[in-house]
Amino acid sequence: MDGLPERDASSVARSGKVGNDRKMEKLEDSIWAHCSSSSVRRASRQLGQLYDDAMGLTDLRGTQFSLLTQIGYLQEPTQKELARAMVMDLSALGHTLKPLIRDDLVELVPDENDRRAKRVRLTATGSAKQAELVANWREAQRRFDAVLGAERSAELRRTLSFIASEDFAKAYEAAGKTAD
Amino acid sequence: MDGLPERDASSVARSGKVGNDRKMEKLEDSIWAHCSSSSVRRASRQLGQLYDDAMGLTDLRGTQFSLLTQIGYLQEPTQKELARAMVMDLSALGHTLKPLIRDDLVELVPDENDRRAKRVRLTATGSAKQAELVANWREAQRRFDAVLGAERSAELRRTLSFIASEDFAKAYEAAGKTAD
DNA sequence: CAAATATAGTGGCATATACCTGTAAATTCC
DNA sequence: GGAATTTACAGGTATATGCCACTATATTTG
Repeated sequence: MDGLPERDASSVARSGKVGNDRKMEKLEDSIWAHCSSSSVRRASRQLGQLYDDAMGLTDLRGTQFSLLTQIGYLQEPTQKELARAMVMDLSALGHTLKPLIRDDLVELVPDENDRRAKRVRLTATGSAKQAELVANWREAQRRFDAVLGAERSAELRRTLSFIASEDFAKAYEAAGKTAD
Repeated sequence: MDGLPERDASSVARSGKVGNDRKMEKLEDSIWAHCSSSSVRRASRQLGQLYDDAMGLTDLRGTQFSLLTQIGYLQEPTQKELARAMVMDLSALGHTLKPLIRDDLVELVPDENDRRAKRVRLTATGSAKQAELVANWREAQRRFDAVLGAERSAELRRTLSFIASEDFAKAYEAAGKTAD
């Protein structure tokens, strides 16, 4: 589950160990050059750091800002709905909401029709904080588009959106059954 | 830092709250449809779950498998080199290696020339475990390519590879200075 | 050569994430 | 209508990740 990041070439050459294991090198070329999951994860780590830095976040993480935004957009979603939108495990979402609730940015309110469910709402403080950071995000995103280019950026988003969709998950699961 | 995942449309429609805040909806359309960082993160969460499931991992996480693979490929990298290849914070890497070291899949050995540095090595157990899971990964990746298509899959990897690169990070930082 | 600066790693702290278990509530089935 | 099944959430556990502070070591500077 690993590719051949270009930056590794210098490390390999520097360590002078290339000749030691030709078999491993060959496997890497044919197998690991193609692992999409770890590719996406590496990009995610990179962007997470760059965006946080560019947005100048001090008391919030980029992921928390993303959560606040989605909550505002979905207009008091249930935790289940929110987790689904964030492509997150429900339990993980619950944990992740804790500091936001603690800091009075978010509050949970009972659903009117289903006693099992709780709805997630931005507090006034939460709304203000979210609005405050919009310009920061704009700047971070501007840089991304500047480097990657508008067209490539849009194409990437389309592909990622599809990957994050339930349709993709369904098709992926189905692809497993077909090969059985 | 959030886009408009297609799956949200049904939630919005169902909640019957679309009309309540036209201003927010408009902002979302023009701003949040474009956030690349959270797009990548959502895809990462999705693939993380799908790959782990498809690989049938029980005692290892996909991320750990990825680490083992990279260690094997880099041939006793220093922790610093490994962190760089994984696009991870060095401290985070140290933490993440802990369970692998604890379970005798990985060991740290002093560098011969620099007393500050430690090299990361696969143990025999670690190598065996890594080799054991190659077929599982192959299956997981096959499904991905089947759903997304080989061409689109390759294009995505190229883009993600660039994003995860140091060149991208440099250009991103430079884009911030230009606008100042 | 010694001081200043940079680097590699360690541990702490806090958020991020997912699987698991259990409970209460809602829905489905007979 | 009652039993069986499914659903939403809470809490626990463990890995994942990044910033921070600090120490030891290496490199650079004057």
